[in-house]
Amino acid sequence: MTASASGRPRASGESLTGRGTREDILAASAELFCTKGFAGTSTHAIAKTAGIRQASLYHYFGNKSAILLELLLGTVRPSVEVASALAPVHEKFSPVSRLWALCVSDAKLLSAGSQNIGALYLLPELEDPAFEGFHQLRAQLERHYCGLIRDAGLGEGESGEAAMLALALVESIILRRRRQPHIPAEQAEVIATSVLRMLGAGASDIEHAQREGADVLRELGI
Amino acid sequence: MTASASGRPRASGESLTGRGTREDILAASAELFCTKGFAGTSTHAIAKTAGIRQASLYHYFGNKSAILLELLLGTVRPSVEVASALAPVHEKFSPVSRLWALCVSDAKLLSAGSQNIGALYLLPELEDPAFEGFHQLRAQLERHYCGLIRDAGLGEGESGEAAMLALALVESIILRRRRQPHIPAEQAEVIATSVLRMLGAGASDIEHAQREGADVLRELGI
DNA sequence: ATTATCTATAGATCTATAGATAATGC
DNA sequence: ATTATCTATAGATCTATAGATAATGC
Repeated sequence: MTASASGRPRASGESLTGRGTREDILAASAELFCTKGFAGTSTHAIAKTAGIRQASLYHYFGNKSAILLELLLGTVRPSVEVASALAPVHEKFSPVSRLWALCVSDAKLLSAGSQNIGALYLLPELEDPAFEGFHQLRAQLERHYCGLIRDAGLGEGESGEAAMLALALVESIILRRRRQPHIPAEQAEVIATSVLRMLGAGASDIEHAQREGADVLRELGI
Repeated sequence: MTASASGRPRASGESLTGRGTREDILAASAELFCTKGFAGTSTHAIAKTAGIRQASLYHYFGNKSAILLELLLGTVRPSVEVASALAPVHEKFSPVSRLWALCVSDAKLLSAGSQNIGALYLLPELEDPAFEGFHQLRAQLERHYCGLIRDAGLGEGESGEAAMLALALVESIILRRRRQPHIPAEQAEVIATSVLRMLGAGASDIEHAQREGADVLRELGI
């Protein structure tokens, strides 16, 4: 199921992730794309890091872009899933609390993992139509932020505007991690609280959101 | 002084910027680095956009990195200069007002120009030691933010932390401009105000900073 | 003579394909 | 027979240098 048994053995070593060659390729690409960029990473470099020969990549991916697309989708998808999961619990928790919880969750996703995977969002190559699928998922996430901000009655002007600024604060983790690879865990809560303050929430609303938001996260198992 | 008179003429056309070949190269590189990235832009592509042949680049720059470095320095320098200019006026204006003015100024610098030049800050290649000079200037800018936040008595925790979040909000313009090339001018003030709110400034302080900050900007000729 | 440009090119890539090979599975 | 890997390579780059050339300046 995982590392398949059949086929010619590798010239050097075994699967590095222990979860098969496909995962080795994705892990190697994530590391390299985040640090050297897309155009700056050759298929040869990916293969070397993954422990295979350059041409073997093409057994798993049609081209280099397909690897990046899969990484991108795998990175936003968890965010969108959490955002979607927040809808059904609206009976129990206020919109502000759910917004706070979403920010914490996203900030944690960006802080977690040995790679600064969010750095993929910053690549200039993302303008390419090949990554349209990513932009659609990402737009969905933005709509979730927008809806929560509206329901919470926050964000003075247009709520799409406010959503962009909220996401910008959450994603500030990405650039920060470039200089400071390990972000302390509590930073997620600091940022989520900053988002509410930026959106104009009052002190008591914020305190309430922090307490109730912790319950929301517990409910979602985060 | 500008477009020098002597030397073999170009095979095709005249200087596009009308400010000499060196500026043509910088303008072409800015456009291409911002949209296709550094590694994704060939010296051939730069030359073609600048209206010269590939090898002619090397008459003005030792290598590709030297072009990017010059663009980077030219982009942060104006920010640092404004930040420095804010110090001498401290007698007349409060720190909050000056902070607000600095945010407006930086947001406007990032919104202005036909190229989204701030996108250069996001390139993964900036980790390279060749761009150390840029990081130093950028650190100087951050210290200015930090100092103003401290003097204003804002930002609950450590002020370096708060400065990073403030800059993140200001620079959110960059990613936003990728999707929406023209940012309305009043957005700069919206963001500057969001920064103060995020840092915990009270409603009356914010109103005061907006009024006085406008004077600060006028004083600096922005 | 000096300068800014050009043409030509060496040498190093880089992507993707073709086809061989070394395993397992039936 | 099927599969995952390998080796080899075509064809297209890409960076940087060498040296020629077409202007102006003295």
